[in-house]
Amino acid sequence: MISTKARYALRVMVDLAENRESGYIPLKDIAARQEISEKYLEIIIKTLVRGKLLKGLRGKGGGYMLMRDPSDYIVGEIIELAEGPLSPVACLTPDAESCSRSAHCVTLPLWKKFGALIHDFFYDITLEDLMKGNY
Amino acid sequence: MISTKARYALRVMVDLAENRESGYIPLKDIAARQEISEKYLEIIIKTLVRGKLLKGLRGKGGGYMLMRDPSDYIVGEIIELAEGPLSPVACLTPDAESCSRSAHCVTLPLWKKFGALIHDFFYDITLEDLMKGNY
DNA sequence: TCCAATACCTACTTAGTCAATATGTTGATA
DNA sequence: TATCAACATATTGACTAAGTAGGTATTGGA
Repeated sequence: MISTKARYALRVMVDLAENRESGYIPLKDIAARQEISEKYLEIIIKTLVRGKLLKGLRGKGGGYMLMRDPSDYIVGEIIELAEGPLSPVACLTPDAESCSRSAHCVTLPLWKKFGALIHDFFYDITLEDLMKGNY
Repeated sequence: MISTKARYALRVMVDLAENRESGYIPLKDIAARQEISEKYLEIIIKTLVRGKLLKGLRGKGGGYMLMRDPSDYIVGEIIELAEGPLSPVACLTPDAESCSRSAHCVTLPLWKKFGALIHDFFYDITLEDLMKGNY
């Protein structure tokens, strides 16, 4: 299940894309528009800044701004940055410990196909697509 | 993320399907073959019995048995019984409280499409398909 | 030069869930 | 009547999601 972190992150990115003509946007404004607690939003935005998706500027007149064109952000990349890998099961996370049953596990191929489906879905949509509903 | 409950449930169903010529299969046997704790497996199997996917027989010579042909079980049905609705986000669970933003939420259509994708994937595969890798 | 706006930082809380265990009770069979 | 096995209820420990609290550093403007 996609958590609030990823969902809010996506909404923040769309919000900044929509207001990208207005220069730096303070967190307070985003929080108000998106009806998200400022303090919680700080946590989410922090990871977006550290992941180089956003640029932050301190002080008066500061705020946040996209670093690229909306068409250059992949939705899957935003989600995974905000809440970790999109793996559908624990056995398929990047740091999963190897399972002795994997060689003959009847269900593993199912999870692999499902994982591929999820990945392909989110990695084929850009932030611009999301804004315009092109998907 | 699909939890152990659903993953184990699927493995149990496949196990019973593969051994369906042997009459009632004791939980202990399934647990041993699948390397799952007996006590934990009890919890999972209990929901499968209550959901009428399995039939349990008590006493000596007892155990569990499928109630239908493997081709009559839908994988999605098993997963949802074991661990709840397959909704990708909280806003789309059956008992979600209505959200005031839903009418103009930019991301909601994305989650809806994703939810449909997940549903279609798992509801198009039967237990028999899973056993034979037909998917 | 100081104030207010703003990002940035560390820690904490609270409720809930996941995975599993413990300890029984009921029912069937030989 | 002993044994096997399902069925039932309660509890645990670790972890995470979601959110809060309080403080520090940086910037622009009056």
